[in-house]
Amino acid sequence: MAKTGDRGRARARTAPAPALAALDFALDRVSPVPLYHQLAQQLQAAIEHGSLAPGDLLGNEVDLSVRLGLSRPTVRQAIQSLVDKGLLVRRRGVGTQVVHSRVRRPLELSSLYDDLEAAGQGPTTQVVRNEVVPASCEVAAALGVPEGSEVAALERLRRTHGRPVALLRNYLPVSLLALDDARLESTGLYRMMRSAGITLHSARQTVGARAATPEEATRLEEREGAALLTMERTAFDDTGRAVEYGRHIYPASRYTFDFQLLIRA
Amino acid sequence: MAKTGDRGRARARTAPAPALAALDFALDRVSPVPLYHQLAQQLQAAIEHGSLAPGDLLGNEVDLSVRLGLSRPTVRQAIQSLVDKGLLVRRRGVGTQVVHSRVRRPLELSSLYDDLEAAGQGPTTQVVRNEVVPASCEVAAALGVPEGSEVAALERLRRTHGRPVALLRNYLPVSLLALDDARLESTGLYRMMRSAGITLHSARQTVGARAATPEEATRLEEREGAALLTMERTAFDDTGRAVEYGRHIYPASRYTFDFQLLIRA
DNA sequence: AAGTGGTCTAGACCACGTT
DNA sequence: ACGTGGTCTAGACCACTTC
Repeated sequence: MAKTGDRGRARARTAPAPALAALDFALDRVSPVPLYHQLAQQLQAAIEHGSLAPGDLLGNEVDLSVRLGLSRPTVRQAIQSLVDKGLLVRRRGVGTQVVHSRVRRPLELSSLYDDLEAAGQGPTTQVVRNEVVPASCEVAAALGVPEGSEVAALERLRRTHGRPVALLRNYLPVSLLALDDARLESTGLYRMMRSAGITLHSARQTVGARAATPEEATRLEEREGAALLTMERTAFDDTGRAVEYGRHIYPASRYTFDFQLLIRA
Repeated sequence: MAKTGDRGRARARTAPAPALAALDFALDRVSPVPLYHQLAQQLQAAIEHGSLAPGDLLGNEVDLSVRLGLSRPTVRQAIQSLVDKGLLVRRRGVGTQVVHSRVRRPLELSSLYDDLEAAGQGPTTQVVRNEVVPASCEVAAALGVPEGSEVAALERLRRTHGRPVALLRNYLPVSLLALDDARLESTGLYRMMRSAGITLHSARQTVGARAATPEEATRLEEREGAALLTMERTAFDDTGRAVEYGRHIYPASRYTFDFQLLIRA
């Protein structure tokens, strides 16, 4: 690269480049979507699209806010959200730059969506059991309800390419939502919860493995003693109430958990 | 509860109570730790200690900021950080309240700390292999380095109560940090990275299961064909560079992954 | 010394949920 | 109608990094 004279700002020797020259950001002040979110979305799009390459500097926040006609806190809020997502890095005295290796996927939820969402065309879900039962000791403890109180017990068999990939056993507080088989098989539990106004907030999971019992082997179309992945999970909504408890098994030959951890300082 | 006259603010019927009466918050404006962080810590302490019970309202942000002698954005920043942690819930028109079920643990990192930190008195770690080798195709792809370039190959056997609980096989870019066996066995990889100035930011994991091969069974002191948990992970630092790739196995009879997911809107 | 992000202030108006 | 959090502004000073 030729090192030509530069009337404006001197270019640092090591620094990648000024970057983010004049990408056009269209901010709609009438839109109900917040300005910081609009900006964040467009920055993210620029990163994913490649207009902003890994290592590129964003330019300082003050200039940015002036150029965009926004206040600095608003710009910071947008940038911060992308930093939280792992797309940008801030360094004092240096600037904000695009992360080097693109984050693989915003997969965030591990198998939670897999398990609850269903939906997709590939996998099919068959409701094997759907009834109201008194809560066992174990279920009651997980859901934080009195032992013996009524809970919905759900058992679903999920298949991909015609073969079983999961046996999902869920327990939910009754009166949380209506569980009809047809919707469960087509829509998925997760979407049913959302449309019932339930916002998932966190989940606690334990993943283990063991050999399949004869009965499990039969149902999952595996050999007896085949390796199974087991998962136990309690999900909580945004008020901290347990809304789902599940004990699931997966044939290890056809299923792995795949997820991304975000380390927070 | 007697319903007596109330000159001040009327008390809502369902609402728990005004709450957060006059907990003393000691803010040190000289301290290098930010005010919003000091406030967040003290709020969290009050929640964990029980001074703020689940469901308690915090009182509106404006009043709070006045009482604390802080600006509202600062107070909001503190509250927001606890909302992100799942300790508080905000509701428009209602207020901010303590989440109902206490979040179990801030475990956030699943087995990452387990695997990398070692440290603790219970588990011991034995370095079985520690050498520099040319990167295989698989390792090169995971770490984003050229195939055949030098990487550190590490193999450690971890025991609790004298029995193996994990066989950890790691690959790291050479020149990232010095890996001497003694420190690895006492300090743990994770702390060594931190003290080398490496800040972990995210990790991508795949967890599966399978039967142990004869050799694996021997090393993990298990029967041949016993169920194993397998985990493959690539960890990235805050600049997005891969800093660790691991292929680990765990005897399922003595190990489970246990972690908490935070769902982000 | 200069430039960057990190923190903080003191207001403002709006959207939403409750009453 | 009212009170709540949600958003936004236009500044200020500080701490850290690099030159």
